[in-house]
Amino acid sequence: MSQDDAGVDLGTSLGYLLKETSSVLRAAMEAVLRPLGMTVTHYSCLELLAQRPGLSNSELARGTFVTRQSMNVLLQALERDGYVTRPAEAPVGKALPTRLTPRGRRSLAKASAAVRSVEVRMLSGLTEAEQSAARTTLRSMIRSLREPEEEG
Amino acid sequence: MSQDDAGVDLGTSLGYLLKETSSVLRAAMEAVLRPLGMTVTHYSCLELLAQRPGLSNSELARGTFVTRQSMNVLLQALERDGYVTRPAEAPVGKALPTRLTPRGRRSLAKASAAVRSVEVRMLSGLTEAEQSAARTTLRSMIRSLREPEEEG
DNA sequence: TGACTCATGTCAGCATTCTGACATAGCCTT
DNA sequence: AAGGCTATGTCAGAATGCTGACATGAGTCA
Repeated sequence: MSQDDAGVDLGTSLGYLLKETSSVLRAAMEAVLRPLGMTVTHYSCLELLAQRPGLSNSELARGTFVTRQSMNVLLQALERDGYVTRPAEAPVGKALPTRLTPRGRRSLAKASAAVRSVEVRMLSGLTEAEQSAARTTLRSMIRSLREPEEEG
Repeated sequence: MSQDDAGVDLGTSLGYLLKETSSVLRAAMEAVLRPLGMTVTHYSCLELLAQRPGLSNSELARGTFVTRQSMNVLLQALERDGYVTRPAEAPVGKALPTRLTPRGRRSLAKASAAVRSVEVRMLSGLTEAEQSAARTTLRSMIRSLREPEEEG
């Protein structure tokens, strides 16, 4: 009675469904990472560094969707515990390239396998075509949300 | 070199893409709700109450993906500011049915229109069929993640 | 009837993240 | 060469959400 007026029907809203999926996925990841003593942001940071070594604090923050201040706190802890290393001085500019240590790599290996199992479970009922379509759809949503009015 | 070993390729991972989409959507919602003096959880609570009046604290918490403790804090603020009302005593059990006040309804109307515009923008590049397929896919993911092993 | 289990509301303390602010390094324009 | 602009790293304080804990009410089962 109000969906066409001003309300947002939560039962069919893709935004709501997106939030729900993200919430359930996060809970599932936390469940498998907890036994390894790792949080989701913790893991995301290591995974990002494995694939793109030398990322700076700010770049890691953008890649894990937190502020650079939060990432800074995390990186200091990871460095203190020997999972990553950063040079004392920046080779260029102010950005400090971060790299995994052997210990960080070992820790990531276990976490990555656990997270992969969660993703496999999440996709278990979907065909390759459906997964590919989902990727295209999500990328379209991101693109539309990032552009205020026009689209190029 | 490691995607098939233990790594999760963030460039194609649906989980990562899901998190990114959710993050961008949340930022867009915050941007339009901030001028109205409302947070996303604040809005979600009111929207939920508009569609399903009489929800309890715990039910609202589940519907907005926060703990019942967090929702309790929010509800106390909303009640104090006159957006919702709760009976002093529970009609049955301990659950207190919450309802929007006229003021809450007015406040929601503006917020709902703003959020709807964000969702419209998000879906602007998608056909109805693509949106429907996305809903089906997301629901499948949620279902798979919630069931430990079997699926019925 | 009484014990057990479960869900709820609520309080207190803790953890994590964010906002605000500042100094510095590189780039671009003049 | 100098000024302005942007990005970065970092510190401090505030806000938000979560975990732990407790008491209460309802349903279940012996």
